[in-house]
Amino acid sequence: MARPREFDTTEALAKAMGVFWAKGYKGASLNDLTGAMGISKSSFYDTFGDKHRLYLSAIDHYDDKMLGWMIGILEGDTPPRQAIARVLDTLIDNAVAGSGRLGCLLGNSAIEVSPHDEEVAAAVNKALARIARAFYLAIVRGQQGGDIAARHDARALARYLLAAVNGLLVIAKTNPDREVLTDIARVALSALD
Amino acid sequence: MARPREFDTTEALAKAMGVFWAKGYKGASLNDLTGAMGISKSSFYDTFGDKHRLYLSAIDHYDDKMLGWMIGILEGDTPPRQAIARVLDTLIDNAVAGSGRLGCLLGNSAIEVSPHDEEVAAAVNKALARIARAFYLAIVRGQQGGDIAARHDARALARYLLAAVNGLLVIAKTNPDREVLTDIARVALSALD
DNA sequence: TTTTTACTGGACCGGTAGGTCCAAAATAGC
DNA sequence: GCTATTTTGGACCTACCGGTCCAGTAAAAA
Repeated sequence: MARPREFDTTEALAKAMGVFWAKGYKGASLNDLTGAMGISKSSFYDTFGDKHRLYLSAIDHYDDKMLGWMIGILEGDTPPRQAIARVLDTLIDNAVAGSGRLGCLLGNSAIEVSPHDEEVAAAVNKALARIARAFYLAIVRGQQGGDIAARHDARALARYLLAAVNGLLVIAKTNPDREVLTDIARVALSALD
Repeated sequence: MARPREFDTTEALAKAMGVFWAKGYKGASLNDLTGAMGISKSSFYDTFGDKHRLYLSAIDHYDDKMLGWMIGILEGDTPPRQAIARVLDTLIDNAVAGSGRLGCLLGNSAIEVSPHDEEVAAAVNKALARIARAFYLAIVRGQQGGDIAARHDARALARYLLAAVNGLLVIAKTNPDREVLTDIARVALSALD
């Protein structure tokens, strides 16, 4: 019937997500976005609505695709305590590998956009809650197995880990020093003992 | 000899700092800034250089004036462990009191600006280092007094607290829920036991 | 091959961004 | 009161922002 779309929507969204991740919401111009996505403005507006909707879509995409590795580790066969440690190690590796200083799109959005934008705040909270839940489940398993101390409530511990991860990434953004970050991670993990 | 300046430089800088704090670097327009400062564009450029320099000055001003309460508590007579707890409590109070959702200018800058701007990163790091040092000194005192456990190196503990504070504020920005934040603070403090 | 459909590139829009500049105003010294 | 000096408000500049629109075109169905 009609001419088929010449680009892959999901792929374009992934590119857009990358731009927002690296440059922030305000810092990502329409030119940056369409350039990276490889599409024209009209295709962009037809397909994705506008910049704000694209941002919400990008957060959802991040939730769908980028948190997988993290949740995968937490739900995997590794003992929960080690799994959590490995999550932190991986984050540190990424932060230190110059490529990065990206941090986490959710943390970036929480700081840059959430306070002025309820829709974004809701999307960010939803995704963060998914991480917190993965932490929670891992902690419960760890506490049942004796791997993780039971002196703290599992839910509080999960909330804490979520904050600790974000704190680690804030520091990494302005001072990506491996020694500093491993200090932080080591002490943060001691809350599980 | 000449006409005296009609506004107080420090006061104007404080106003500008407030705008950056609330809106971020990109989010604060020249109109926002000069409006809040109560001066015209020409006075602005004559006195403060340009937007970027003003931002650096605002960070320094934050360092000078806004970190005082925190360092005051940490250096005061309160036992270190309690002093640190009180710092976290105060941050939670501010975050929950609707007025805010401002977070910390340093954390905001670290995420929004530091990765693309070495000068800002340096200014942020300097100010963060001052906080870390205050934590460090309090921890050393606490460990000497038996108030804080010695199982962690004081420097690592200080770095960790700095990250914990920033993590707390990230969560507060997108989800200013007292229960969540107190959970985080309680567990975070347990690293001192 | 023709028709139909809808995707595409790019011109274009008003608004606002950060930044410059100048004429007018205001004050300290004489 | 006069002059010299500096600040002041606001007009003005160019560039780019997010967003709209349309003429041209590519491809599936007939």
